[in-house]
Amino acid sequence: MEMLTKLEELILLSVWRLKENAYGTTIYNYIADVTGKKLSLGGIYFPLDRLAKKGYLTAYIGEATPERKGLSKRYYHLTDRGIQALGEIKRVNEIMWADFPEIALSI
Amino acid sequence: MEMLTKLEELILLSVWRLKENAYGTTIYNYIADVTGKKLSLGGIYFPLDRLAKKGYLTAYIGEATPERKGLSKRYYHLTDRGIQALGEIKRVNEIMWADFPEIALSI
DNA sequence: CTCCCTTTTTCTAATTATTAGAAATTATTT
DNA sequence: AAATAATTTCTAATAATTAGAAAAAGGGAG
Repeated sequence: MEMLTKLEELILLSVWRLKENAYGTTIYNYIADVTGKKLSLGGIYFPLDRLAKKGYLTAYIGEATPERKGLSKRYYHLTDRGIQALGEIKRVNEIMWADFPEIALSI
Repeated sequence: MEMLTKLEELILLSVWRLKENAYGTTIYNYIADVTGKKLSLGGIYFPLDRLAKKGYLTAYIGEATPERKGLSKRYYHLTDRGIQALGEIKRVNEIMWADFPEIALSI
């Protein structure tokens, strides 16, 4: 499997964590909150589609809920391949980060 | 601090792990070994310079050793900023990956 | 009913990053 | 001197991200 970009990795992980509530805006917010980095909301959709095309995610259009506004949400869900890709990344991370110390926060 | 690319992250981590022996080729080999992904050796140098320009790494030209061939090695070393950046990434990873299960390897 | 507001996705142009691979550099060996 | 090996450097092609504007659709206010 080819190497995923950092954003793709973060998106996959967000979809996993958000479970049944993973769509563009919630994924964007989750990543922005956890990383504290500014990214562009629009820019989340391109890698999201790419991940779906590559078979890591499936997309389905959300049903109407009473208070809905805007375009229909596109919800995402991890495929087995997506879960497996995350598992591989996790294994690489465990090797790469082994023994890396906790760093004191600079005040 | 802006978000580092996946390659930049892997390079920084490799420099940390390789200690006094971190230069283009060893960094490339380490990343290739751990990730098992094919990347291009030449393609390691551009992000390496970029990380140095951004202040995460310092470079110094290696001294001649008895059996040297080729261009002088450029060794890299993490700056405090580089170590701090890795610490930040580690903290984000710990949040993002919390509770993610071990996946059985597909045979 | 019409207009505005909000939430959401889509699109586009500009910029930045990666890849592949060939070229250059230098020391050693033949 | 030529060949070889270990390195870095360079270049062109491709891919990815960013910034931000535009479009879609439903709800609510008047």
